[in-house]
Amino acid sequence: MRDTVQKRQYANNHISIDSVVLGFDEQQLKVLLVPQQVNMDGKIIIYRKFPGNIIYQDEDMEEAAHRTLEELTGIHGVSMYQFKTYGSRNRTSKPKDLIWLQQTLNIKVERIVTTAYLSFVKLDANILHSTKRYAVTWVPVNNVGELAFDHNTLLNDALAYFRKLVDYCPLIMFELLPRKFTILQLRTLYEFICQKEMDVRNFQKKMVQMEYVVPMDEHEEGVRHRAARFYKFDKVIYNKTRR
Amino acid sequence: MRDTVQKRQYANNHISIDSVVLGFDEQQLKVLLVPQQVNMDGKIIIYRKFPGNIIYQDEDMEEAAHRTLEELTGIHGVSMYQFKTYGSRNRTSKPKDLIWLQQTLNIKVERIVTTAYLSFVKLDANILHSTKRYAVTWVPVNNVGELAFDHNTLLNDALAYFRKLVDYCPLIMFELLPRKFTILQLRTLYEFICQKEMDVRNFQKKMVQMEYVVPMDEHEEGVRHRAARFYKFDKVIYNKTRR
DNA sequence: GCAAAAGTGTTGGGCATACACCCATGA
DNA sequence: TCATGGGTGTATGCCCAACACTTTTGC
Repeated sequence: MRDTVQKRQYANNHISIDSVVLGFDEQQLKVLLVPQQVNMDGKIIIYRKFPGNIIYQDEDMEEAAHRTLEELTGIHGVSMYQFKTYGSRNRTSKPKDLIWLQQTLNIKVERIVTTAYLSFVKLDANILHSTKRYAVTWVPVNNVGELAFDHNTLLNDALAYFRKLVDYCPLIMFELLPRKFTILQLRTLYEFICQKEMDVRNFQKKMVQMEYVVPMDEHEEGVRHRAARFYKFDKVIYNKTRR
Repeated sequence: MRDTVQKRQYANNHISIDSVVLGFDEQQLKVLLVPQQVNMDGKIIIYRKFPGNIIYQDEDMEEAAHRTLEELTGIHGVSMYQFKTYGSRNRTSKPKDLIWLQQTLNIKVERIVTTAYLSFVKLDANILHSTKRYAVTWVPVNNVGELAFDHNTLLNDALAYFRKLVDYCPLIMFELLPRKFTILQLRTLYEFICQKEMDVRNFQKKMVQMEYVVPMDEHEEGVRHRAARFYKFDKVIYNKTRR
């Protein structure tokens, strides 16, 4: 796909895609950011933003979401959940954002409508390796600082959407967890989502009841306390039980 | 607002707004449609579509949603819930839709990205009167026939979104019900939303427990059975109890 | 008086909550 | 042996679901 990029035409300078990619490093929830580098009066300033770009004339929006994400981060093959479209007149009014649009995309626009997508990755050695060639950073969602455009708003909306999504579709949690996970990891993630602490015993009980969370024979190794059992998520059972 | 319409400039020919407006006529849920009239080889063909139009260069999207709805239906002052943006290449590919865009909006476009909003009105004499000057029709949501563009998809998504929305925000139901309503009306609406029948006694009980559904002294009149009590929705109590 | 819908209570089961102690392991 | 976190059972209250008959009214 990357080979054809140069030949294609932007739909226009007004419609873009941004992707909020979440990952869970077994302690906390992190979000993927790419640099927004601006040359302001000869001084290089770096902000951060979500990966995204203008869509092409001949591609569907979700296609554009996948393409821009891969171009900017190397990540591909993830599910994308469209959560909101932003079209405020003022969202592209900060001087540094305007300069960036001109210097980087080589376009002059008064406004850009952007459709935001949310996706989830397993934040493991695999993903860290495949994104190594790109200037991406993973930042704890509670500590992103000031982002470009209205991306701080995007993040808040993305997290709110994420919390509701999990209600309807707990499957999402297993997109974030490693293939083998402990109940502690699952609980840490769940507590972040619900924003409250869970009772250890009750949580354990609830997980055992869910047939699609299946215990493995493996346990943790090298921990200086009793080793926790690993569990895995069974998609087949999940689809059966939830119709 | 309508006076300035002619002087303003479309942002471009690629971004539009469509509004799915739901109303409840005390029996069933209906949706508001406007005609899409096309002159095809001298023959006038009429389809139906949701009210909507291209946005202006200098207006926010939600502003555009309110404006287009008022221009096409006279409805104003309603809440608007953005639920999805549609950008498939093929969504404006049907010949009749292309002709309509050319004949009515006088534009030639390959594709239009549209952001869809959902809103709710009390389907009473008031709204029927204020929309009388416009060519609007109210059609049962289960029986809309073939709509223009991808508007059948929009409707399905709108209804799915509506159902989830009510979960988080039961207030929506009272935007649809008349100011004075009976428990039967509320239950009919609720059953449509949940797509299953509710037990009469359990439902009654649940409603009585909700402090923001307050019984009135009035009863139905002229019914040939025991008259039902009217209830009203108290927003103040609602906001208190739901923080 | 009859047809049609309103209104009204009780019971049982399942689910969420609250709560404290022993176990396995590495240092 | 100690520090650390893993793993387990029981009792209680609440909410939800199931279920049938009497009341009011117009015709």
